[in-house]
Amino acid sequence: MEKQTITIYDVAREANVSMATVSRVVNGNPNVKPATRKKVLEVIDKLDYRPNAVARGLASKKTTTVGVIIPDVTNMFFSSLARGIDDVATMYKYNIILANSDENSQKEVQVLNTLLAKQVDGLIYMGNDISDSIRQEFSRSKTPIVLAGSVDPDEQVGSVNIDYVAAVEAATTQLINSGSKQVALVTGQLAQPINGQYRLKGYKQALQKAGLPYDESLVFESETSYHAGLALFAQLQKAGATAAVVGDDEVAVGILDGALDAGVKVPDDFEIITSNNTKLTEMARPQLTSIDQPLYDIGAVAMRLLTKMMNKEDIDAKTIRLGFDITTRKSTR
Amino acid sequence: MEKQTITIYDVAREANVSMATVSRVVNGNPNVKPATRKKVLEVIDKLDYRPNAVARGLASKKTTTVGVIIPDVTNMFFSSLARGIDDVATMYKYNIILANSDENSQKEVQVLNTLLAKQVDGLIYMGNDISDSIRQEFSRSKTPIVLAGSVDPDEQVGSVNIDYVAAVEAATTQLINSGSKQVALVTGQLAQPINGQYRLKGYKQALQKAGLPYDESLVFESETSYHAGLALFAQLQKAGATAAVVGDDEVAVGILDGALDAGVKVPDDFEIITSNNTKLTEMARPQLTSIDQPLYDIGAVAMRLLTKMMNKEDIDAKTIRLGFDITTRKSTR
DNA sequence: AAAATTCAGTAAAACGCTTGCATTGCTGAT
DNA sequence: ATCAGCAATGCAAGCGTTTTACTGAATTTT
Repeated sequence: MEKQTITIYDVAREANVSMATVSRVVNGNPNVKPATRKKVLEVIDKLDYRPNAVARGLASKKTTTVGVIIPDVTNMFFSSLARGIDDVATMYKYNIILANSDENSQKEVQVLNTLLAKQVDGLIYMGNDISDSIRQEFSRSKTPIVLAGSVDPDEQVGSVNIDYVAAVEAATTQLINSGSKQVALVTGQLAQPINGQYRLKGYKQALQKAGLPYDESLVFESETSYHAGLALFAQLQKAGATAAVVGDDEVAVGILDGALDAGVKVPDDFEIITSNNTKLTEMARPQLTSIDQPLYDIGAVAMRLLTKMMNKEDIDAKTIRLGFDITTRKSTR
Repeated sequence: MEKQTITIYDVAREANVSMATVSRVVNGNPNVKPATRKKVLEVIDKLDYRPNAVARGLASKKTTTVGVIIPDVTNMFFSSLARGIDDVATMYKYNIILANSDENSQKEVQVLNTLLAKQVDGLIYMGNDISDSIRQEFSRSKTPIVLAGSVDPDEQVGSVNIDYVAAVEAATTQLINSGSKQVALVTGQLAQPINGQYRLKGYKQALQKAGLPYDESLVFESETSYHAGLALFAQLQKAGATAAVVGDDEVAVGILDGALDAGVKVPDDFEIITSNNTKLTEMARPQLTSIDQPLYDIGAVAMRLLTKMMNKEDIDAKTIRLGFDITTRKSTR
């Protein structure tokens, strides 16, 4: 009752050829006579032979596996990206090792290392922040890496994202134009480039172009959760905000529900534009107006870029910026 | 400018020991003199040596990797399970290869095979249905498999779930007791055991115990999507339903919004109990009453069970049934 | 018809590690 | 001293592929 795996060697013997020949037909190498190929394929089928990918990986130094570091699969924003990644990966015959990091830089480094130990051919990193420790690991490794839905100010690695500055500026402007003069910005930690350097910048630009003063008390750092948003509405109200540009859909739904629970009418008395256009925006009532990042595409394009890098093809640009829209629904006037 | 990976051999030479000894310290084998261990560790550190997991896998026939087949990461129900799986996997030093199947049995078989080719030590399968083709592959393979959040009527493989019959019965009963006499059941394809054999059974039992007749026109097969739910409400209304037990949260939110959009008051004129208690239930307004399956735990326990199987420990029971609750919110009276 | 070229296939060396078995020192008991 | 017993190490045989030479035969060129 042994494992009794059949190896390439068994196939070779049974087909009266050498293992090299079997290897060739398995790998589609053309240097095999059709008759031989046919015979080998028959034997493979008969023996139900399945090449051992681990041995293959050792010999060829390719695992056809890529590592994916994700803050939390449970967050729609990231899972949408992940879905795009996986689909393209599958298309190119790669598999994905998925690891949750909780945006904890220690976990990230740790996970990154086990991924590299597993000899992944490439890596996709998601997360709002690129801590110094992880950045250091990045530059130390020769494995191709691309960021999905995140920004690398240093452009050390590949990345796919949208123009966050422009997006937030557009959203803010739309709110200002509809008559809301007290527009708040709700985002993640300002220390993270995507929030502090990009979103905040877009927000300020919009204010400036509208000739409005920048008021720090209208900028809110929030955790990425529904409950955080729910609790935040009171503060928003206290600060006199009449509208908000929100960085995360869950938080936005929280704010919306907070408003509703407080008897504030949306969009009549309070307007909201959120940022990720996940399914949540449609599920909420009223439905949420949102910056429309092509989440699935960001993931897909990131993976596609990675395949090119793994293939050592020439890359036009390490950083790919996808377009965005604003999908107007019912949380704005 | 070669890859120039440092191998166990380099470490051995540098530390003046054999590779076997290095291997021992790397693997925490106690048969090493502390002094030697220390020296080896120093060299490892100095050379920045990182064991090649692929080679390790080939030699030891263990990859410390498990395959996870998931219908769609983007669905909260499954991503919640996945999160539980990943967390305990990490805890036990396993990594996860995640593959989306879209519940397409052809894709499932295909994915299963590449996973096995990659020599995963175990497999977790999620999905409502276990097609014959996949079941066949299951029984053919010696790799431990466990189902998470799904039911295997044949108990061929391990599985972790809740008692769906009892859960739906309880939900239906609660609805009946609150005065709703026309309770509908909205679920996935009845051809799938979890829906047809379990949920429907629970539904019928509740009716029967309440002395109500079973009316086929109150049972709805629905796709698993928000939009399907949204569209379904009209039919529900036409069929005269005054309440519904729904099998999926997205669908439930759809029905809820459908009702709201049609000006029907929930819960006054229509009650809803959904099944998965994902975050969505809290985000909806009114918040949804739900069967409370411990999603994260189901995933976690499934993975734990799998570790035991991979470890060839004795298992008390292949099938683990977790408890459930009904969390009452605002979509019921 | 000899030489050059292509084609199919073979043999065997990696790939980087684990592990069973053998070996070497020691230690304490005889 | 001698030796059993044990701890600490080394040796080398795999693990299942890919891949690099290399060989002989068949085909083409000159």
